[in-house]
Amino acid sequence: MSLPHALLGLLAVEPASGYALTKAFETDLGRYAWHAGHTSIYPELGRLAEQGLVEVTAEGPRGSRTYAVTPAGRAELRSWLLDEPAEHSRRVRNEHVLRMFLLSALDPADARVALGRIAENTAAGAAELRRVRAAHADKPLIGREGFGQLAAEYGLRQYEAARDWAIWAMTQIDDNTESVGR
Amino acid sequence: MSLPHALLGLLAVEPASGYALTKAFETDLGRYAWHAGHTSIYPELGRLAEQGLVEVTAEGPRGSRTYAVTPAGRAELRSWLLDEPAEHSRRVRNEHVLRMFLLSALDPADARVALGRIAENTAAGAAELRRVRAAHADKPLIGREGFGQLAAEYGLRQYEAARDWAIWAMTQIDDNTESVGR
DNA sequence: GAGCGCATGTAATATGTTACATGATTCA
DNA sequence: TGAATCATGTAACATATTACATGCGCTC
Repeated sequence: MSLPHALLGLLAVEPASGYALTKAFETDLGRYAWHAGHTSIYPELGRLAEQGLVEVTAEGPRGSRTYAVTPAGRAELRSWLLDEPAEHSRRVRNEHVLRMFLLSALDPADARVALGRIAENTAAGAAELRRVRAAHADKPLIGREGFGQLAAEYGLRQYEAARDWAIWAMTQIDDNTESVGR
Repeated sequence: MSLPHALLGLLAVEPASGYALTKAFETDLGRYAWHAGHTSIYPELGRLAEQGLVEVTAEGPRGSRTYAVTPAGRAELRSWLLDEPAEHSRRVRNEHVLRMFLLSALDPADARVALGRIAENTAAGAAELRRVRAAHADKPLIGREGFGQLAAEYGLRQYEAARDWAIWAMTQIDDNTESVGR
């Protein structure tokens, strides 16, 4: 369960309301790393506050509450990021990768079509992240301003690798079916 | 919810019991693409059978049931793999990527340590997949024998890209803190 | 015949998702 | 003043995890 750490991380960069955090999960963070809706976020903030990892530092209009990390919360975040990932973190759930695994269940012609689509989609994703990177090119990499920049570069490289792979896989299938056909 | 498709994909390659499917999720598939335990798998097989997407083709010792995909199941799998991914499939949950996002919440020295660890781990992962690839080098890429080979190559490339990124990110942080320090 | 692994299941709990609901504030 | 967005919440449902439970079959 990484939602509490995601919240601590966001709040460590800048205090925010549950609503603002919800918005953050709708952009890059939720798209590439971790998704959550407001119905998960609000109760989790309550639990973090109970544990003393965050606290309400301000109350604004419309009943909004601004949360900030406490020193204990910052320590928890730090040790989570610096400790070795636990065994259970290996329990991945990634629909895109699953599709790549299951490609072997298709016949070669269908697999080729699916790979072509993957190549298109990953190329489009890479292009989008190149725009994100360009828009933040002048900001520092660490801290408030740079939040997510390292991750954007990471995503870009992953997309590029995925696209290269898809093209490679298509040629592999072509070579394979050709030699079988002979 | 991709579990039904994961099961259809595995059964499309080869009929199997729930127990055997559970084992499959404990190896590469569960490690890189999608994880599930037997308490999810058995009920899901029941639902798929109700829907006519799989059927029991044999019953063996100890009450074991061998499931196989029906033509309807194969059609469902095919269209899932060939259709555009749905909007909700973007709802990723990947703890590793989350860590990379949250790196910006650390101070530069800590971020460097975390990146060094990521570089180590991804290098180890790449090495492991190179062994997997070598062990299957002589098998075809599509169908029963090749199951997961394309995915293994994909994983290898992702690991390599992640490692390159981590090393790049460390140099970026070094350059950055150096220039600030001046 | 003892122990291990096969093979399936139930039940309790935790977590996540969807739909529904409410009211405040801002801005045009 | 009407619409959009802010801001939080509840409830029902679906899904996933953990712990518990049972019995068969194979091998030594």
